[in-house]
Amino acid sequence: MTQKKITIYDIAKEAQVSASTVSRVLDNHPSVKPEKRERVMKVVKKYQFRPNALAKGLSSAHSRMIGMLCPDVCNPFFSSIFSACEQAAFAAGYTLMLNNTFAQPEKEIAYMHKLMEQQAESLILCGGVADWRPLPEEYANTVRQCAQNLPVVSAGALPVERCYQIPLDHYDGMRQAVNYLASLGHTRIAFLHGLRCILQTQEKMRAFYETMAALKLHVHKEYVVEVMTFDEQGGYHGMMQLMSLPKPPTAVIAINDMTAIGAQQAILHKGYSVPRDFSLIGFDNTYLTYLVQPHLTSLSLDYQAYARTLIGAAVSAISGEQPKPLEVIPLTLHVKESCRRIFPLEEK
Amino acid sequence: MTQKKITIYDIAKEAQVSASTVSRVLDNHPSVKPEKRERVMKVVKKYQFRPNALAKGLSSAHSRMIGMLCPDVCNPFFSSIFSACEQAAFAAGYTLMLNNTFAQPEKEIAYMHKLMEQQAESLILCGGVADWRPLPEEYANTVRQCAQNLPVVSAGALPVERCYQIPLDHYDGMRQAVNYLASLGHTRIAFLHGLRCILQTQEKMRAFYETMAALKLHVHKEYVVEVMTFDEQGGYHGMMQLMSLPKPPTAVIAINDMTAIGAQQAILHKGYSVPRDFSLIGFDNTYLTYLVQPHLTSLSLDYQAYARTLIGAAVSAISGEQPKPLEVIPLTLHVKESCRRIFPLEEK
DNA sequence: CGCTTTGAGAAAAACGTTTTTTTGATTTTA
DNA sequence: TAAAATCAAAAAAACGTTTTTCTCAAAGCG
Repeated sequence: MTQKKITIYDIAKEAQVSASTVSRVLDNHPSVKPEKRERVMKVVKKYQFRPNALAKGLSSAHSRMIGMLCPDVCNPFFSSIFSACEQAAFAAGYTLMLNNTFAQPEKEIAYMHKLMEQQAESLILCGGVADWRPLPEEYANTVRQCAQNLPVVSAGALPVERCYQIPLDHYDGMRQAVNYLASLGHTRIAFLHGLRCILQTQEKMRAFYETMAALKLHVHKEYVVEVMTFDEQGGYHGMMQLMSLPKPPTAVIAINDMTAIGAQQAILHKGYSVPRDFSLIGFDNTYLTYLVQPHLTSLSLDYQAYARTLIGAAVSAISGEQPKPLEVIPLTLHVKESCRRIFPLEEK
Repeated sequence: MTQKKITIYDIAKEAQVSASTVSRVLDNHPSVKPEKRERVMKVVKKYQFRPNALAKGLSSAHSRMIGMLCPDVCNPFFSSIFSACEQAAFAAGYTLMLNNTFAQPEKEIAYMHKLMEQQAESLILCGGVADWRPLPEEYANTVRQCAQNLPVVSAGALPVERCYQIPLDHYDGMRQAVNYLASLGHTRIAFLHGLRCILQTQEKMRAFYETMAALKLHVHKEYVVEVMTFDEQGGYHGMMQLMSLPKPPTAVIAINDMTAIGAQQAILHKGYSVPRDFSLIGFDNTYLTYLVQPHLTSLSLDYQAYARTLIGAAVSAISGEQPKPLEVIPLTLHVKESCRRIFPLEEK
């Protein structure tokens, strides 16, 4: 199967130069005469020589690899982020190593250790345990240990000290959602939120209450429902709960698209429809919003831009640059078909 | 930021043994006395020492890394495969490196080169260019070059000689789909297929014609529609075309779930409904089938089992074992709510 | 014209492991 | 009881690069 590996020395020998000259040529180092450069390149081409990245990494102390932890790449939110980051990393000359943790602390810890062994030069944490507050002790320790050895970039959450945080503007996203629904005439607005212990939930919740207050709208206690799972199951049950109230809301904001779609299924099962009976808003604007009828209005970040920021932060931190002041990534409202205008007389 | 790296020699020194003994201890090599083993482990624990995987790989000529190429991990079919493979690989002591190629030959080639530089020990090709026939010349050459250096496992397609192929039983899947619809009384069955040049399309097409023939059912030429893109756009337009026929089909089989969902949207837009007016079947049984109403009947493989087979093939090939005879992965019909029984009097 | 600078490139050291070889002590065997 | 065999572990070589150091020749300078 495997033919004899050809090394930089073999190239050097055939080109009648030293190994270091070959190394320099491959690195586009300036101080090598065109004539020799040519001679080397010819041999490199002839054998299709490609330097061993392991040796390169070991010798130069640069693996050119960035690790990424996410709960589940089957979730379109994370796959979009990973996909965008992979491209950004490739463009920057880095490789991105993705690991699915299923939000299990033991897995996250195991993968962090593995990535450190593999000499990852930076670590990007997406969701998962990173979103929790308070953090499991052993997890926090491991992140701390990572942060001591390499720059840790946290996408959204800030698990421990010494991590670069690239926060999403959940607060403003929620503000936009509430204002949009209010502008359509809704006053009875509900929020299907995730687990309270999650950072994102807390920010959105705060924004929900404060924006409602600013609009002089009353928040019914029963309209704020905690959803146990972030998927359509959770949304389904949460919505069922809302619809069983004596006076249900007219609009529902869900913590993410999956939950919103679950809510929509509940609405359909009860014989109601969107947006006729309930207006619906999701978060993340995944392509799922285009798969349901009517298309789901949703808020999201610009995935490409976010990826560039994440990878940019990682790469500049690797090069030892000072961390830039935190820039918060804005969310944009993507208005589609799941919300309708409601008139005062319809109320009650 | 980075504290002084601690090596196997530092451990050896503090434990008063040689570096090779430390190496043996970490490898659970038998021939080292319990007393010394203990002493070494104590120091390893104390410093939380973790051996450098780059050095390990270079020295042992085993990177313990498997590369994987897929067109787009945002596609739930591929994310499911990757996720399952990552777990299987981790369990087998390997790391899985995923690269998105967007089915662009140049990207696939670039990534193959990169993976070879990184000393990947095996390469798994999922979809993308691998599904095409005929293959772009330069692509085929690169795969050939890979196959010369490491075992290449192809998930479905067989791009070139010397690749292990783990084929999916597309033929039987289509057979099941057609038989199921026929058993519900359908005779006017359509097939929204992908590009003709793709292997999968060809197999499904053959199965479609042959099964229809076996059932003595006529295939209307206009019922077999080529869809340009594998997404809901494609399905939408294909279905529109089918509905504009003077005598439209009563059941539609789509090449995958996305396409089927696009078809469903077209059906809804025309004021029809599923399964009342059209029965619908997709392929891959992604979680998308549970997000639409009614839940989409679909055919799929067992992702976990498929992943075990793929990784198993890669790992055993790495260890130099003889390739096992090709086992074809079966597809299972997941009956949900998108097909209904049709009665002879309804016909026409 | 002899001296220091400069620059190209060879040689050697380093990176942190595994693997092979060697060593020396202990046990077995004749 | 001396020679052979076994064993644990130290020492050394190897993995394939980059990086540092060294060498030598040509160029610059007073």
